[in-house]
Amino acid sequence: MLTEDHFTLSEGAEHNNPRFLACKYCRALSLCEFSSGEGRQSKNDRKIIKRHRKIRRGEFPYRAGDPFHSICVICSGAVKTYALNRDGSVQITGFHISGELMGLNAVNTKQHTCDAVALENTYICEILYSHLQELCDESFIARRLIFRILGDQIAHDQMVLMPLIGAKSATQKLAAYLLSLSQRFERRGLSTDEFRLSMSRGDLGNYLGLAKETVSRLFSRFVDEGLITLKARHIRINDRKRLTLMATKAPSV
Amino acid sequence: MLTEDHFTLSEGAEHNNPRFLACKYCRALSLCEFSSGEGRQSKNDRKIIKRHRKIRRGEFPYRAGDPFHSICVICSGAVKTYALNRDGSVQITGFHISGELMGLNAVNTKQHTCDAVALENTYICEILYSHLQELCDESFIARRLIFRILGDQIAHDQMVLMPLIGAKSATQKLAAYLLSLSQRFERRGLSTDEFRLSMSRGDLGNYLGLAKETVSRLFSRFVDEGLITLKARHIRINDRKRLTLMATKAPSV
DNA sequence: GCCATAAATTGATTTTTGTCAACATGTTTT
DNA sequence: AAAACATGTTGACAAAAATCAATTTATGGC
Repeated sequence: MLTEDHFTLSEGAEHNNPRFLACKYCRALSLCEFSSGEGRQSKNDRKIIKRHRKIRRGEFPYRAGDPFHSICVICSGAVKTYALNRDGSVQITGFHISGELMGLNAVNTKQHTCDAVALENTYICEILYSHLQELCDESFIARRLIFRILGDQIAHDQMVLMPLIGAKSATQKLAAYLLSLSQRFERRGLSTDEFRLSMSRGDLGNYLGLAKETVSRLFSRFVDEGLITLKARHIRINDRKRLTLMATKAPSV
Repeated sequence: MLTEDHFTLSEGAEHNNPRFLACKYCRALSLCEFSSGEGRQSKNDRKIIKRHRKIRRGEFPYRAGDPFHSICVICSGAVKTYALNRDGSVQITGFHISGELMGLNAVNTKQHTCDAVALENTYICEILYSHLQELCDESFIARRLIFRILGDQIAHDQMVLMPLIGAKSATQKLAAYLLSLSQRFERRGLSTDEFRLSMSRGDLGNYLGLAKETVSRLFSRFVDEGLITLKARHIRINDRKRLTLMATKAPSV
C-alpha cells in the first residue's frame, strides 16, 4: 500500500494527471520531504500516513467534536472549516487549498472545534499525529518536520489573519485576502495570477465579515478598474501593484 | 543565577509582591512546568533561559528585522506588536499580557517581522529557541513542552482571531475582543471580570480595524447598558452573558 | 500638586456598508 | 437540452461607522 516513493520529493511531477494524486505530487512539501533524508522507510513510517481519502463535494473530512487523531493534508481540491454559533449562525473560519494542512488548531486539545466540509471533490492524506509524535523520540527528521509544520502554521495564521482584522474597509479586506490566496497558490507551485475561487461570494463574505452583496460589488469594481478579470469563479489578477495598494491604503474614492 | 526553583511550579504564589517576578510566579505555566518532571537541572537547562530583562514603557523587546533567537515570555506588564505598511501607517498585530508568549511567528523564518514595544514597564524572560530545540534530542519533557507551546499558539490564534475577522459589526468585534482578553487574564490566574486595558482606544481601534471614536462610543454604550464599568483604563465586566450575546449576534438596535 | 500634553468623549456630518428586492447568470439533475 | 435550483449582480434605501471638530478628562514630568 505505502511504497517508498510516496515520501520522496519529485519536482517535475505532472499535476493534472489524475493518476498522480500520491503525496509526491501534491505539493505539501513539508510532508513530502519527510524521510527523504533518512534513506529507506522504517516500519513506523508505514503506519503514520493514511492516504488519499476521497471526499466528495459537501462531505466532511471531520466534524466538530470528533477526536483529533491526524493532521489532514489536502492533496487536491478545497475545504472550508466553520463553527456554529449558539444562535445557529455559522462562522467560516478558513478556506484550505491543495497542499495545505487543516485541523492543526486541535493538536493540543485533541478535539476538533470546527466542521470541515469539501467545497469540491477533494483528496486528503492523514498524518497520524500521535505516531508522528512517537517517531520524534527516535528520528531527528521527524522532530524537525513537526516543528516546521507547527511553526509554519503559526506564521501563516499571523500573516493571513492579521491584515484582515485590522483592515479599515471592505475593499482592503477583499484585496488583502485575494493577495494572500494568490501567494498560497504560488507557494504550492500553481499560478499566482490565475486561479479558481472554490468558495461562493456568500462564503467569502461570511469569512471576511462582509455582506455577499458587498463582495459582489467589490468584485465588479475591481473588474471595472482593470485590477482583475473574473469569469464565474475563475479569477485572474491583472494589476497586482494596484491591488496591493488597495490592500493597505484607504479606498481611493 | 538560575536556580532549581525557577522551574518548579508553585500554585499559591503571591503575585502582587514585586519581589516575586521569578518564573514560578509569572504564570506562564507551559514554561514553568519545564523540568518539573525530570528532577534536577541539567547543564543545558542553565543556558536556555535568560531571565527578567526589564523593559520600560516605550522600549522594544525586539524590532522588525532582528534575528529570532528566543521565545519571549512576559513575566509582568504588557506589550504590543505592530508592522509598518509601505505608506508609513502602522498595523497593530497583537497585544500580549503577563504570562503570554511573543514572537513565535518567527520560529521558522528566524527573523522578526514585527516591532514589539512595551505598553508599560515590563519584565520578560527569554527561552533560547535553538538550545531548546537541541535539548529535544535528549529530553522527552522538552519535546512535549515545545509541541505544547507551538500547539497552544495555533489554538490561541484561531480562537482569538477568527471571531474578529468574521464579526459583522463594530459591536461584535469589541465585545468579542473584550471577552477573549478576559479569558486570557483568567487563564493566567488573574481576575476574569476586572482588569486593566494597557492599550489606548486608538491602539485598540487600530488593531480591530475601527476608528478610535467608534471604540470610545461603544465603550460608552456598554457602560450605559450596564454591561461594563469603566474608569479610565480599568474595566469591569458586569454582564458577561449579554456581552457574549453581543459578540455573536447582530446589534440589538 | 500643578502644568503641559496626550488621550478620551461627544456631537454633527459624510461616507461606507448592509438590507431588501428584482433580475440575470450558472450548475446540476433528469 | 430543458427545467429546477442555486448563485451572483445590481439598484434603492436604511443603518452603521468614519471623519472632522470641539471639549473634557487623564497622565507624566517637574
